[in-house]
Amino acid sequence: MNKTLKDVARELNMSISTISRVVNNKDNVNEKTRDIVMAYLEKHKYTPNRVAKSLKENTTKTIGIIIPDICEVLFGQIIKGIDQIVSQYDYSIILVDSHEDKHKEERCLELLYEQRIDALVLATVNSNGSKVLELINSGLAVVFIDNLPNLSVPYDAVLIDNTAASKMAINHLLGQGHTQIACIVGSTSETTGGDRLLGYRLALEEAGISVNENLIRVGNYKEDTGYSCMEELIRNRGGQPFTAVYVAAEMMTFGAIKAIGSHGMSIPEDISVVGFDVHDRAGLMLPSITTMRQDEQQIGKLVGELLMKRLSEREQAQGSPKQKILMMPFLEVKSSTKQI
Amino acid sequence: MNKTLKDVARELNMSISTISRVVNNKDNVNEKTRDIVMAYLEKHKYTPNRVAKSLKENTTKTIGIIIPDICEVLFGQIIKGIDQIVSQYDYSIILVDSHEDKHKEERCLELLYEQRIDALVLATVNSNGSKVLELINSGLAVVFIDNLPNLSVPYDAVLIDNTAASKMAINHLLGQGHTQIACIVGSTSETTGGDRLLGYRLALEEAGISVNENLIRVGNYKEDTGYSCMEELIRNRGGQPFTAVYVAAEMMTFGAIKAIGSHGMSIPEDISVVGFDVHDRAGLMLPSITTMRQDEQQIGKLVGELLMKRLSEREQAQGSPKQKILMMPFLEVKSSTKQI
DNA sequence: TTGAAAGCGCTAACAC
DNA sequence: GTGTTAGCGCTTTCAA
Repeated sequence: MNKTLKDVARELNMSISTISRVVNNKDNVNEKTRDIVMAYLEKHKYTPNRVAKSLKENTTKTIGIIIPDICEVLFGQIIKGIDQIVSQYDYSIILVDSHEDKHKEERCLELLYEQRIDALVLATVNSNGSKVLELINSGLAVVFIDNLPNLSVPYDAVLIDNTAASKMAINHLLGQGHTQIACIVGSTSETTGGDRLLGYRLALEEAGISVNENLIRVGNYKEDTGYSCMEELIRNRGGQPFTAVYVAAEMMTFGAIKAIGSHGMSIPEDISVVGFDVHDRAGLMLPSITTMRQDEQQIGKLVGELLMKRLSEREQAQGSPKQKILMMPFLEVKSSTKQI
Repeated sequence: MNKTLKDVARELNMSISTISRVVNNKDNVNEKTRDIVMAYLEKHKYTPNRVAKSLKENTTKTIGIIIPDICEVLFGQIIKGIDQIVSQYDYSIILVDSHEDKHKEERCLELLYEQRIDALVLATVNSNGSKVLELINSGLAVVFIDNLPNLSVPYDAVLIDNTAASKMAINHLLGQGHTQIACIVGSTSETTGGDRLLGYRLALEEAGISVNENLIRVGNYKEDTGYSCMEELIRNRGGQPFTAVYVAAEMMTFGAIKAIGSHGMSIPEDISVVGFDVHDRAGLMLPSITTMRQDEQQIGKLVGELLMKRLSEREQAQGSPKQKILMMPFLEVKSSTKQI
């Protein structure tokens, strides 16, 4: 069992405050006393109790992070970036995986609030959640990532410009001579779906090409819907021809590619493919996939810095205005797209 | 700001204990009283303060997890498995990424202990750490995963049988007629390196083939050492010929494959390759890689269950004996190995 | 069925 | 420089 300040004080015949002063490196302590206490603390391996300190100081030095799936490399990298910043300030990360489930997300929000986290990073799967609004209103520092909620109050967020991302992807295909371009996106009620679809439309319109609604399919970010959406597109190809497809999420990209292969077509000869967030860790994918990417570690770092800023502003009556940081995504040109 | 029991008690003209009883669903409360209090709690969105409760009860309902790299799918899956179990019991996970750094691991151990975590899951990169021994001795429930430490006391662990894994891999190659088999492993001071190397040796010896030390290379789990080890093997191939290589870690497998390709050789025609923990999420790798695998989610679940068991045993003077759970890994045969 | 009070381990204002 | 004390929000024993 660990010793407490009280124990040490009693055993050393000093007062609790003296011990506390030494532990916290305050300067108003006699050198002799400090040495004696220090020696004792080392010898008996005293470790301060952060829980008691948290209760007293009303701050836990913890940051909650809720993400839909910890196995996605995207989120792993973002967390790594956040950790790099906040661990310098001795903040710890309480991580929760919502399994893409709105209800679990809601319960986790509750649980994290009970734990009195100092700040929250949320990749929400519940764009219309009310719980998170309560938390923001109660003064908790919240930063959204990846996907934006529908909220009536201003909030902080760090993410890529999804509309711009789609424009870049489509412009690449247009530049290669493609004009009939199909599109598969995730749920359009989430900004990661809606904004990416919007960018697709805008890019075509700006090029003077009218959008063919029959070439648009909506999935749910998972691989199997990428597969089924692609199959539908292929089946209708007689009436609704296309030479390229833009798949706006990693796992759906994989599904679409499999569908193309299983229908005996090849990439990019028969269909050019632009993916999203595709990570080819081994560099062994064949064909290698042209894809939109984001700098996840950088996003994580910006989130970490924003959090630290918000937490340092806490004493002030009014913090600086909320900000939405939009990062530019980038296009990785590989061999899954070709000039037509 | 959140209300406290005291606030509620005052505003309702009751005692703190009564409110506490209602909050905690104790039964010795008058129905009328309960209704009044409940209504008030709901209306004012009272949320209990877990920090105060933790201090009082000397248990935080948190589990610390330290892993070397959160971006490895292996660890992501294990965490997911742990979370699935412990979240049912309202435990939260405090996650730390040690970046494969012994010193960061040590500091995190300290920090987690200050936070008074109830239990710890550790994929250590510091087989001879003394800090963790202190923690075990102080009564903290610790479960090791992936890699085992050198400790003089019994401890809990869940991991695969690394020696058996290597035997399975080598036996597969032997069965295909290979007799000259090279081997690349991670640091042999860690069990994930040492035991895998041991299995390699044993499998060959059991087959009556003497081990050629020149065909063994030791890397550090990272991709670049996989590459450089493979290059050395290829360079010496004139004097030390081999027809197959066993690479006992995922990222090193990728590195080795790249080295083989950049030397103008092909898999499996020139060299057969068996990897370890290779995850081909897209199913697009070419060649597809024959690899040893482990059931990560299952490991995570067993860890979670073991933790819950240890925590429930805490009141007892003497818990049940420590256990090392060895899971069987399995071989995934793909197209990177062929009959000779 | 309800209330009063002690105490978990710590910080900090105040007194000496 | 050092000690005393109140109190952070909660649980729980004991008394009423």
